[in-house]
This record gives sequence, C-alpha cells and structure tokens, in this order.
Amino acid sequence: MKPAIKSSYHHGDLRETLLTQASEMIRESGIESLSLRRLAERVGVSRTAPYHHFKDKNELLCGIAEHGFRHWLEKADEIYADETLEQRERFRRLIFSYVNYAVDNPELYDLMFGRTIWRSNASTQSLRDVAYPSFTHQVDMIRTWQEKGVMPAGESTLRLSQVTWATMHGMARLMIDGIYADTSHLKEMCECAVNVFICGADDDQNCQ
Amino acid sequence: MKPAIKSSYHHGDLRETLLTQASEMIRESGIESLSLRRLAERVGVSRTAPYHHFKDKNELLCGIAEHGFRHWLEKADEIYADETLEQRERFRRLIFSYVNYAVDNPELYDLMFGRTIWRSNASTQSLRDVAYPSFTHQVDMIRTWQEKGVMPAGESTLRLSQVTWATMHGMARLMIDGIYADTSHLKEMCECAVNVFICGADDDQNCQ
DNA sequence: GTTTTATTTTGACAGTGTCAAGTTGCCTTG
DNA sequence: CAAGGCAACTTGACACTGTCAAAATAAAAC
Repeated sequence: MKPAIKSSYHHGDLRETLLTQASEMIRESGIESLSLRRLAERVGVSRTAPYHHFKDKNELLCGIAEHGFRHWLEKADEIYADETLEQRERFRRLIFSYVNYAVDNPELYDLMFGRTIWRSNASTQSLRDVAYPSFTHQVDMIRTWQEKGVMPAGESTLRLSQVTWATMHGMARLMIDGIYADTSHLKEMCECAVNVFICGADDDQNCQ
Repeated sequence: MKPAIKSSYHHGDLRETLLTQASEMIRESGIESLSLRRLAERVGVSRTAPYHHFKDKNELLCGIAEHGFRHWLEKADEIYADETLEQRERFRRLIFSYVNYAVDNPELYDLMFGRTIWRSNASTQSLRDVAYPSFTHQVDMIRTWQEKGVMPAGESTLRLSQVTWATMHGMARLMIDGIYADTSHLKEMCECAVNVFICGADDDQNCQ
C-alpha cells in the first residue's frame, strides 16, 4: 500500500531533501548565508513550504546538526574501539581526528558546537538526545585512559574531560574561525597538545 | 579654535557615541540582535547617519572589538608584570583572568574572537594592529615561563602558546556558547588546566 | 557673504523570517 | 465509487534588516 520508496504527497519526501540540500548549501557558502527562501527555490517549492516540516529555521538547523553528531560519534567510536592500536595511540588519533573533522567541515562544526543552536537554549530535544552521549562517551574514554596510565590519574575525570575537550574545541575554533589563517601547523599543534596531556614514557612521574 | 570638548557638527562626537551605545546594546541583548537601525534610533539620528563614520556594519563591530582588545591587553599585562607574584602564580592568574573576562563579557568576547570578524578576512587594519600584539605578547610570556621552569621547555614555544591559548579559548567558548550551561565548575576547570600545563613542584621531571 | 565641505536625512531597493488564509491533491471512510 | 477530511503546498502580506543615491542642512573656509 505505502510506496515507501517515493513516499509522501506532492514532492516526495521533502523533509529529507531539505536537510541534504541545506547541508550542501551550508558547506558551500556558510551557515550565515543560508536562507530558507533560497533553499526553497533550490529545491523547487515555495518559500513557506519548509514550514510544514520544520517549525523554525532553527529546527532545520538542529536537524542538520543531528546528522553531524551521528556521523562524528561513529568516527570517534571507531577509533576508541580499535583493538589494533595501543591506548596511547588511540588518544592521539582521537585528538587529530577531532580537529580534522572540524577543519574539514567548518560550517557543520560551527553549527554543531556553535552558539547559533546552544545559546538561548534553542536546541531540539531530538538533537540533545544525540549530542549528549557524545560527551558522556568521551568522559568514559578519558576514565579508561586514566586507569591505563595514559592520562594523569590525579585529576578529576570530569574536569580532565572538560579541559581535554576545551583544548580540542579551542584548536578547532581558532582554525575554522579564521584566527589562525593557515592550517599548515595543525599537526604540530595537535602533537604538542597530546604531549601536554599524555603521560610521558616510563620516566614520567607526573601520572603516579 | 577647536572646541574639542563637544566637537563635531550636529550631534557632537557621534562616532564615539555610536561605539559606546552599540557596545551596550551588544552587552544587553547579544551581538546577533544588534541592528544599525535600532542603534541609530537609540542615539537619536536617522538610519543612515552611522554610514558617515563607519563604512560598514562590520567596521563598527571592528571598532568595538578594538576597544575590547585594548582593555584586555591592559589587564593581561597587569598580571604578567606583577612583581609581587611568583611566576607560577602569574600563569595561573592569567588563565583564570582570561576565562573570566570571556564569561563576564560573553558578547564582547564573541566579537573579539569570533568568526563574525575574522572569518572572510573582514577585520580592519586598525583592529589587526591592536589584536596581533595580544598574541605575540602571550608568546613572550610563555617563553619566559619555559625558561623559568614553569612550563615544559621541551616544546616549541610557538606551539605551546597556541595550545595554551586554544585551551583557554576552548573553555571560554564552551561556556559562553551555552554548551556548558553552568559556570559553577569554571574554577575547577581552570585549576585542572593549570595542572596540566604547569610543571609540578620539585618532584616533577616532565620539564627537564 | 559666498562657497565649499562635512554631516545628516529622506526615499528606495533587495533581501530576510514568519504568519494567515487560500488552494491543491491524496487517502480514508461511508 | 463519491464525499469528506486532512496533509502538503502556495500566495499575499508584514515587519524587519543592511545599504545605496540623491537631496537637505549646518559648519567651516575663504
């Protein structure tokens, strides 16, 4: 009965089309310059058609961010669960991966972790349900690394997680916001960050 | 000849009035909701009057940010040059002060270090002249602290400066962008960050 | 006092997000 | 199969926004 492939009425699955097209527009020309009207025109519907699938412009943005979080969570877990890597290396890869994800998708990252959504509590419940695990998962990782002697055990796990995240987030933001113009030193920066957080080889007493 | 006190034509020093009033509006209701028209109305001039003192809305924003940088530079230098404090304590105070400055002036901080200005190279020459020293000054501080054994000497001064800044910036952003809703743990976070970066007491071999 | 120049205003244009009311077309129910 | 209901979509309108061009005004220079 239900076609399911090309479901819905006139357009045929407009909601998803809006999300993907809006995603692409954002990637092309930035989040600031995304207008619902241009989006609608591009998709081929009238200006107010999107309003039957998203209450707000904000709600559409939340939808896009949601996709981003799901995508990132997959990547992060892939690294964390990679049994072939030493724990120290997993931490290293996570930092590199995080910052690179941001630099490769600057506008999406800005949407996911920017004030547009989170300031003034504009986030959708649905988005929060996806985003929060992203952080609690990181806390779990840090705890493991503390236990395995990769990160300083003396610090509170929660605080250390927050500071670690802040460092990654800070590097990402400085890059994508254009404060550090060139990304050529990104690798060295990440390496330095890893060195600061990680416990040294066997001669390091900082972690006992 | 020149009145100097109440200079200029009709309004009397409109440029400065625009800057201060705009500053206040931003502090009150956010950078996003600042409109030139409402600003003009508030000051008591017509919508396009500001355009004879600022080429753009962007140029006005740069003007406000400029003030912010000057103000912050003063505060930072005050701490760094305080002879009564031990070096280690100066570093600690700098981190606390930086993050607090951001949290106390969230909208101004967003303007100073946000993409609104820096992305797409919209910054004024005049702003850059004030902002750049803010970073080079920090590099100098870090170098001193490395030499005095407060921070790890093994790392490149430039990279370490960038990572330190990234951490402060990251904490600040996570707070002011509403990702960490409550600021009650801010002090503990800063303390943790200091512990991570600083060389331990005398039993720490991480810095030699 | 006249001219020049800096400052401000009025009018207009192309955008934006969003609401109210009307129109279309599909699906279900009688 | 016809009738109704309802979801999807469109048209029109409103209050905003930044910014430009041309006109008006006031101060300064001559």
